[in-house]
Amino acid sequence: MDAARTARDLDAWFAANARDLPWRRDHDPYHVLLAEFILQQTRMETGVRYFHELLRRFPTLRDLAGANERDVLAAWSGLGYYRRARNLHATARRIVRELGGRIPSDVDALEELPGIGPYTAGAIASIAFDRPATSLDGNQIRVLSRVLGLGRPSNKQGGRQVRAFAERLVATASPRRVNQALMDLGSTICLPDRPRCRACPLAASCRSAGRAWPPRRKEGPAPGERWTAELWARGGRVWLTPPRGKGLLGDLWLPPMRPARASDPSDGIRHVFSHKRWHVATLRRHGTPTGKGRWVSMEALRGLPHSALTRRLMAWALGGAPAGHAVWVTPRRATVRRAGTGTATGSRSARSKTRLR
DNA sequence: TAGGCGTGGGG
DNA sequence: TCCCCAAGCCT
Repeated sequence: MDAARTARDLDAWFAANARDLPWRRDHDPYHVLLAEFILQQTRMETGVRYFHELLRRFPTLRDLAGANERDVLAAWSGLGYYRRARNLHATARRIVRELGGRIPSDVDALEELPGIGPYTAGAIASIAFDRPATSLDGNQIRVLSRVLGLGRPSNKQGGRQVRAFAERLVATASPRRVNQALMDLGSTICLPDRPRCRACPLAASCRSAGRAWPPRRKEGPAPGERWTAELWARGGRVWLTPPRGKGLLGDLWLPPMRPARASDPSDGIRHVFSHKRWHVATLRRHGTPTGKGRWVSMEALRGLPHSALTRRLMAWALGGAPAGHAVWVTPRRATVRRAGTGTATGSRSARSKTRLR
């Protein structure tokens, strides 16, 4: 495959089709770093909203480093994968304390920082500093695997070939433009299931042009768990308990939760994570709650680290189900699939992860 | 290395 | 409704 030609085609396409994204206007290293943390496993539309909000609250790297972790988590609330927020904060502190406040332009130095892996290091080095580093995310891996005619990127041979070709590309043309062009191409043209090959600038040389990959093997649903949320509401406020410190949503404020008992009500909400699904029965409580906690209004919630689940449960407690979210109602004796049962046909990790090695 | 770790949108 | 995600990282 001709890397020079591919890079040239990508460059020309990008010049006319690049998406207008905030951190692309100045390539400020802090803006790029912030965006890359946010965009790990996150949709662009959602990411852009949080990018503006986090930048508003923490205008500079030093502001972020000087903030309380709790305030960073509060600003991150609703975005998910909350460890990213702690890693972002820890990385900002390390850069300010140990590196004089200067974000490294070197991939190896970047990868030393918490929350920065091979992809993010390469993305920062190339986009912020135009250094010749690869940034192989799911999009790039898919695009290059197709260009090279390798099929679904699962085998090690394909991984090495993709990496080698990506390295030739960033050595040939502006790494900043090549990497972002590949990302944009992957998210707008070279789509996972229905590639729009007629609109693709690489179609003439692509070894998979016009051909779709075989359908993915399906998997069963994520294992379900039943929980019960105990909801005290008083004067527009709901009783929340502080972060437990570990496990799923462990960094966040939630209403008191416990494993469901058979006698609990069957109405509630369904909250789906990437690896499990919770059925949360909503139990309205009266009287005075015991244990650690606070009465929190929707307004005050913004200052506390919390999950989308917290918002949904509070909305339920304060006035019924929020619009747009289905309330599930099951028969008294309904059963929920437990982990390890059901119709799973493959490993969960094999479904959506495209990794190289 | 496989599994843990969120969320809201789209087919 | 249900399934699939979407610019990964860490252990």
